[in-house]
Amino acid sequence: MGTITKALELLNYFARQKPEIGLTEFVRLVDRDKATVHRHLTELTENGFLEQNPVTRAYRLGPSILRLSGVREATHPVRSVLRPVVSEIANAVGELTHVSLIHGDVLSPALHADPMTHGTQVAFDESEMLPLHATSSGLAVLAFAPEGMARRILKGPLDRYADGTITTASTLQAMLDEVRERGTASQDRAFDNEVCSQAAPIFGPDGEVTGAVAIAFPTVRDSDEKRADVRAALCDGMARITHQLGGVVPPEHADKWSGA
Amino acid sequence: MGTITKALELLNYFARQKPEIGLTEFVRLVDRDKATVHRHLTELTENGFLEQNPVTRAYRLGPSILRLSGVREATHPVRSVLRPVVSEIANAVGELTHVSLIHGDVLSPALHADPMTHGTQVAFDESEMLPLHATSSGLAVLAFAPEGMARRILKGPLDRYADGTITTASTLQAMLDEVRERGTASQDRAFDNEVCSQAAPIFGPDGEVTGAVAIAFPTVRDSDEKRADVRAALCDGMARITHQLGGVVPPEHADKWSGA
DNA sequence: TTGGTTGGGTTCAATATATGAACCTCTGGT
DNA sequence: ACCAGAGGTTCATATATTGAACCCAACCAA
Repeated sequence: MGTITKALELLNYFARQKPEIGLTEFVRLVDRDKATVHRHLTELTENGFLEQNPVTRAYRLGPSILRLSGVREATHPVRSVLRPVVSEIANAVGELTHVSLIHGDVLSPALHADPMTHGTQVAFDESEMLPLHATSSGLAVLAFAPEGMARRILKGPLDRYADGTITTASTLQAMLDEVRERGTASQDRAFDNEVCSQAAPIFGPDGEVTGAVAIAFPTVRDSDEKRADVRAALCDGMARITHQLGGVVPPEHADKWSGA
Repeated sequence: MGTITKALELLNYFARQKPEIGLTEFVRLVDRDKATVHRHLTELTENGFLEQNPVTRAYRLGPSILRLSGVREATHPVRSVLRPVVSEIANAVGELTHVSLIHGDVLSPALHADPMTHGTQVAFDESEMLPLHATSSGLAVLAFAPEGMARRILKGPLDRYADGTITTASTLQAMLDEVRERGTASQDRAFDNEVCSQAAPIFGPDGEVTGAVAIAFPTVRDSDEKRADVRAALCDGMARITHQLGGVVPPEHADKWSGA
C-alpha cells in the first residue's frame, strides 16, 4: 500500500459521530506506528485537508475539502442538480432518500434528504461507504452492473451486517435476477436491524449504471401500501435523476420503470 | 517535500476553467516525472479523490471529496450556516460577496454568493487561493492577525498580481495600520485589473482572526456612495458571521464595526 | 501502408524517502 | 513526588518512491 493511500485512509475515520480524532486514537484505529501516523497527519494538515483543534490538539477535516468540493460542484454539479429532486422525493414519500455513486466495489453516498416528518428516523451517515451486497442500493447497482462486478462480489466474502444480510452467493444471485426483473431492489434488515429500504439504479451517458437512488425507513413503518408508494417514487425518481445527470436509461430495460 | 504533499498538490490544479486534466498535462504543470505523476494520480483515483473520464482518460475531482465535505458540513457546518447570511449580504449590496478562511499564509475561499444583478460581474474562482497582501480580505486578516503572520508576510516576497498590488513592505505596513484603524480594508486593482473590493475580518472563539468577508465589484461601478454601502454591509456582516461561527469580536476592537 | 506524433501507461535498478523503536515533554490525577 | 497517558520528535535502517527508457494505441498525413 502506498504512502498516499495510507494517508488518505486516515480521512475515512472521520464521521458524523467522530468529528475529531487525536493522534493516539488514530494510532489505535489504524494500527500503525505513532511517528508514521503523526507525519501523515501533519502533512495532511499542511495541505489543509485536516486542521487541528488548537485546544485539544485533535484533528478534524480541514478547509481544503470545502474548496475542492466547491470546484467539483462548479464543474460537475451532481449535488446541486440533485438536491431539489431528492428533496422532493423525500418530502413526497416522507422518508429518508439518498443517492449513492459507485466507487470501486462499494457505494459512496453523494447526497441525502431527510424530510423529518416522523418522530423516529433512519440515521444516515454520509461518511459511511455502503457495501453492495448488503444494501438495496447495492443490489440495484449490481443487478444492472457489468458482468465483472457482479462476479467479483459473488465470489468475495459476503460480510454480515445485520440479521437480514444476504451472505450466500446463491441467494444473492437469485436476488439479483429478481431485481433485474422488477427494476427495483428491496431489502429488510440487510444493513441495519431496524431499517428496510428500496432502491433503483441510476444510469450514465452510455447507459451504464453509475449509482442508485434509495429510500430507507424504519421496519416498523413497513406496509404493503407504503412499499407500493416507495416503489412508485423510485421509478419516477430514477428516471429524473438519470436524466438530470445527463444519463440515459438503457432502452432494453426502460419499460421496468415506466409502467408503475 | 513528502509524497503525500506531492499528491495532494495535484488536486490544486483543478479549477473551474480546468475541470479535467490528463496525465501529460499534469506532467507539464508540475514538472515531475510521468511515472511519478501517474502513480500519484492512480492512487488518488483508487481512493476516490479523483475519477477518470472513461472516454478521454483525463482526471477530474472524485466522489470522496463530496463525501468528506458532507462530513465536515455535518459536524462543523460553516457553509450551510454561512450561506443564508452571505446570500443576504450579496443581495442587499447587489455585488459578489465571499467568505475566506485562513489556511497557512493564504486564504482559502469557503463560500461565495453572486446576486447576478448586473450585466458584468466579478468572476470568482472558489478553487483559487488568495494571497494576503494582494486582496482586501488578506489585508483585513493581516491587520488583526498575530504578530508573527504579519511579520512573515512583510518579510516575504510581495508578488505583483495587478497594477494596484502593494509590493513594498512599507506601504503594506502603512495600509495595515489604516485598516486596523478603520476596521475594513479597501483595495482597487490589487488582485485583478478590473475589480475593487472591501473586506472585514472574522473572528474565532478566542477573538483570533479566522478569515474575512469581502465584497468585490467591477471598478467601473465604484463610487463614494457605493463604498459607503459596501462598508456598512461589511460591518454588519462581519459581526453576524463571526457570531454564526461561534466566534467573538475582540472587545478592544469592537467599536470599529458597531458605529457605521 | 508507412512513418510520425501525441497521449496513456509500465518496468526495474538506484536511491531518496518513509518507517518505527526509543525518547522527550507536558498535563492531570493521586 | 510519582505515575499514566497524551502529543510530538529523533535517527539509523530498510523499504517504498523515483525516473529514464520503453511499450502500446489512436490519430494524422503522405
